[in-house]
Amino acid sequence: MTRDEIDARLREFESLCRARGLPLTVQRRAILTAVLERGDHPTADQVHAVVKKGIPGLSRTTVYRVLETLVGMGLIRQLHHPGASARYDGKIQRHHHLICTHCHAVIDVENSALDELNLSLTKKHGFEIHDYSVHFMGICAKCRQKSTKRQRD
Amino acid sequence: MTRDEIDARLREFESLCRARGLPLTVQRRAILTAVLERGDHPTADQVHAVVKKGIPGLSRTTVYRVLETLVGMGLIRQLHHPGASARYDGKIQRHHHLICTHCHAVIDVENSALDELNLSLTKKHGFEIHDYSVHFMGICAKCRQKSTKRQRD
DNA sequence: CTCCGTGCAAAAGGTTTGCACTGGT
DNA sequence: ACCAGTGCAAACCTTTTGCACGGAG
Repeated sequence: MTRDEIDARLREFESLCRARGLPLTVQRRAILTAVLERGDHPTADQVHAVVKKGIPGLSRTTVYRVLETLVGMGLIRQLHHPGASARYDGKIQRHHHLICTHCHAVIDVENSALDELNLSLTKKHGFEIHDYSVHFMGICAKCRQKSTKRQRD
Repeated sequence: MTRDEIDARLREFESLCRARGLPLTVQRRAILTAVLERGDHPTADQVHAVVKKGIPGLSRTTVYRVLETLVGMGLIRQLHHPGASARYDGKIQRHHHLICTHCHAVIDVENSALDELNLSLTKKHGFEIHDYSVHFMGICAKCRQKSTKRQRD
């Protein structure tokens, strides 16, 4: 994510705060910036570790609370898959994920062919669909190398 | 899932156990049966509650361990979405999920149009894809009714 | 000045682990 | 008989909550 995109998102965040009368704290701005700056999908704890460098007193609690707030504002997304703790994703436009079932890495996939699935087909359930994403489960390149070396049983 | 299908899966389970020299315990059979019998996606705790009726001494620990074993054998799947605990899915053929962001319900979607996504498009990542599924996020019918009544703010 | 946000500590789940015992093969 | 599975209790890790203080609007 470029500096400009991050700045744009920060401004969006500021106006959202003002619109809702929410205080614009250092912590909130730093935590949002941290998530946006990372191309990967950090856990709350990873965010905490990064932001703590700039704000030494920062507590884990605050990170959890701010991340929740940001998710509520629609500025970031929360992900969760088996065997790992929750992760946060600053990319909010439609995209998809490769999920390594070995190391739990999450890799973004952008593919316009996957972005136009026919949603009407699922309407019969009375479900109101806000968004969707495709999860690809498998083994990432790194783990593949390791396992061929080791000759997994 | 019909009785016959469940029986077939149980037999598959038995031969897998024999092939690997794993003991075929009452608990394992009961836990697998319980997951297969439910059309929904029970949590470990829900499985425990159900199976405990037949095996009063059953411990939660065993449920967790057996579910993990069954996932490892490829007989069931584990799911995990934000805000909820892990859930288990006896349906292993390709299918998709509607996930209610309000009540965390998970509803199966079977739709052949979604079952033939072009996987080659993601190969550039060096990722070995074993399977995929589409996650639709939104609000289920029940929660929609509730929120219109309540006029959510 | 008034609230909401923050930090700390403690609680609350959900899940995993160590150990002795039981049960399947 | 042997080895893996089970049950219990305690540990663990992530996430949430209660409360007093401090900073943003």
